[in-house]
Amino acid sequence: MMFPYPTAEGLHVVNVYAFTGTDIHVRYRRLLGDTVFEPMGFDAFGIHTENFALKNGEHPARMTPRNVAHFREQLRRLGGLFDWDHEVDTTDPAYYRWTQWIFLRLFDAGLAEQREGPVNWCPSCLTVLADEQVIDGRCERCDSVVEQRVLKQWFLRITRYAQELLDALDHLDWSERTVTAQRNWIGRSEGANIRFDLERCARREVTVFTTRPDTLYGATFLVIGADHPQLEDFVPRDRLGEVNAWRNRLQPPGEEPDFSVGMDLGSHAVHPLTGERIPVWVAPYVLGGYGTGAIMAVPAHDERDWHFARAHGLPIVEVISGGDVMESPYTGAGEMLNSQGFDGLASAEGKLRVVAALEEKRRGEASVQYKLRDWLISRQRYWGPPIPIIHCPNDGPVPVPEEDLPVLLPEVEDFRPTGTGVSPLATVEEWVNVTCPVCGGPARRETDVSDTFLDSGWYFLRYPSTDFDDVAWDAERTETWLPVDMYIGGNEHAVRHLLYARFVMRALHDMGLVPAPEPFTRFRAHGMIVMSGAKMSKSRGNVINPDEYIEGYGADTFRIFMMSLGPYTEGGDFRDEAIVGVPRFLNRVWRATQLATSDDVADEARERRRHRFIKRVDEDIAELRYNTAISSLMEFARDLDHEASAGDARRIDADTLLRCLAPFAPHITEELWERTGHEDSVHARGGWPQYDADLARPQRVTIAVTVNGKRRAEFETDAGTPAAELERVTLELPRIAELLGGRVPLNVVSVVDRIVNVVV
RNA sequence: GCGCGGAUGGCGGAAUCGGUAGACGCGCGGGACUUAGGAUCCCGUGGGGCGACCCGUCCGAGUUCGAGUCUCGGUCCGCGCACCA
Repeated sequence: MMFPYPTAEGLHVVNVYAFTGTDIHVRYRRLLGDTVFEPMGFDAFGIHTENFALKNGEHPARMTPRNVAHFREQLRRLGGLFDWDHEVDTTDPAYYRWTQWIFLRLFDAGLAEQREGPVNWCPSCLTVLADEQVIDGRCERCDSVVEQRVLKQWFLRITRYAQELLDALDHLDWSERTVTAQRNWIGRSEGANIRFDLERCARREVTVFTTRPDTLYGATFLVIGADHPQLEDFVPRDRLGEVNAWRNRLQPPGEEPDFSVGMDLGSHAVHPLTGERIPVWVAPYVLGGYGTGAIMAVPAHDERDWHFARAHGLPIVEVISGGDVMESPYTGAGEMLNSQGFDGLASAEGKLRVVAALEEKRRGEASVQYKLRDWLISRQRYWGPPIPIIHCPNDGPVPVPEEDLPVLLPEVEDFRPTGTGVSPLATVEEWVNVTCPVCGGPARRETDVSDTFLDSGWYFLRYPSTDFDDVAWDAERTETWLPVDMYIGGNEHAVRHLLYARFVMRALHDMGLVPAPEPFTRFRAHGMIVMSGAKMSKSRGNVINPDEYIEGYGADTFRIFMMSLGPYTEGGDFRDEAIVGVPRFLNRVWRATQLATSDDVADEARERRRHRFIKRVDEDIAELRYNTAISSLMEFARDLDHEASAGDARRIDADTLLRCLAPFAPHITEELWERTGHEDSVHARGGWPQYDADLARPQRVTIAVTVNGKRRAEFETDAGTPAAELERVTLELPRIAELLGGRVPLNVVSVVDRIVNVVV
């Protein structure tokens, strides 16, 4: 399972839910005879802990071990089968030494680079945020409005893997919605790069990216992104001052796009096919960081361009039929028009022909773009692993030599963010000032720490090898345990954590350091737990403290209750009134199994019932349908209980019940296993009861009889009775004869073991 | 706006392939045991009708002998991405 982030508040219900579902699966696999490795660890670095520490004036280095200990204790009480000898803690130097080592491997491979760029800056957390930590222009953690700043940052070049990461999704056994989320995030789009000559500015030409080359003849102006790093190159010299002043006055991007904001640069572009001169504009609705940072605007066939053109009185030229472009943009496909020799072509065909024409004139070519951006890992904060780089005035950024790892996080008392865009580490002079490993001259350490997603990007590789201190992972152990055969976690990590982990694994694989390109062959996203339909949150005051339930009802009851809320992969509604049914059920199990003393193992009806029961529970657990497995367990326990009070409950049924219940309720089943005279453990590897598929199949079935689709009668018969026989029996039923009243049915449809429908 | 899910009794949810809708649990009603029961156990429980029966899976069409399930159109809810050209 995904390892938790140990907060001071303790284990969250979502953690309990994720963990319980995983543990049941692990216990089941172990009972089946598999050798299962279920490790646990703590993702303990990060801004959440640091912010909490800042608020309470306590040092994160002192707070974290306490949080971890608390989490560990809570997890123990839940009855997890964790291998605590392989625990991982990302804040342990013995761990982050290897996080730094991985960074250096990426650096050596050219996958880590430092570059300047506009970044998201949270004025409250006083740090840079990754794009995905910005929600609606606000900081994901503190809700402050995010500002833009230009800083030198470390990036991991995940974009180089965009296509590979996308392609490999086809072969992963993952929850479909997670795969979809990753596909959308990578955001591949196919189109063309088209070059326009420029006049009256420093640049001689500009390339735009479009997915609609078929609309090229409708391009009536160009737009450069307001945040384009080389915007000045597009501006006529005499207008530079004016444009810069305009740009500096720009409001940060709001929630709703504002198409009234934009400026005519005064330069011109030449249409590559018509030679027509069209104006060049600048506007914030175009993103400087996507594609080429510039677009050809086709107002007739693009929503945004249409609104922009309307707002600024720019011409709208229809080139695809199918709409009324003076009224609203038409963005669908259609037939080309006003497009010289291309008139009459369908969009799909037109795209290819226009690109071919551009290629011939060397004014463009087919192109693919991705939404995925490089992974910004620099954090100007304290609570993270220092990025292991030394900046030398002569040799530039130099990796810290491997034998000097880990670069320990210095124990400073004042870990508050400086707010100047520099990490608090920069104030620790004796730590920062070092000699260059290459030339021996004076140099300074990199003072940024890395993103927590780098910590969690490889922890699964560390688990099997926690007892090795000379390598990050042992080749043999890694070969044995990786890739992870079943990974369970929340879908909130569908893109960030899971995509970064895939990238890290793939990069390491290309370096020949790990045996497989993908970290998780199977992934299942568990559902969300809501409270009376509402998402749980502190502000709503509906956050559940699992401790209270475990204390009041016990771990077994709480586990079963959580798993019975709904399908595991869908989540459920946490209404705790229903929890009282679980102790009733466990009581029944307690009573019935101890009274089951009959040694009868031959009773055919009950053997069939037993095999049918095992089959259902078995298949349900395998598919993570814990809720329906639990209802089967309850049904079986009820039958057994009734037999127990009649004095003829069978020992074999009690044993079967306890084994099948063991993954859900590990404590009570172990106790009962002992009380019912067993020497070994109920959880013993390979103890899962086998079912016989023939016996699991019912031998008698009830056939429903419908007349014109309305149910009128039923009868019991042997399973597998042929359709013709079912029809014969049906027509002899008094009730059916009565309804027919002498008429001959038009048709009779008989389905073996199911139904007979008489049509009159 | 785009993408992905979902909508079934008073409630959470079952129904694997198009074949008896409502498994299991909560709640509720009745009963047993009991000095007592807010404990435990048993029985009942979609709605309507005295009844044979009728009506029922968000709404509207369709395919089919038969639709909760498939197709088309719509409503509402949740989640994710959101100016990605």
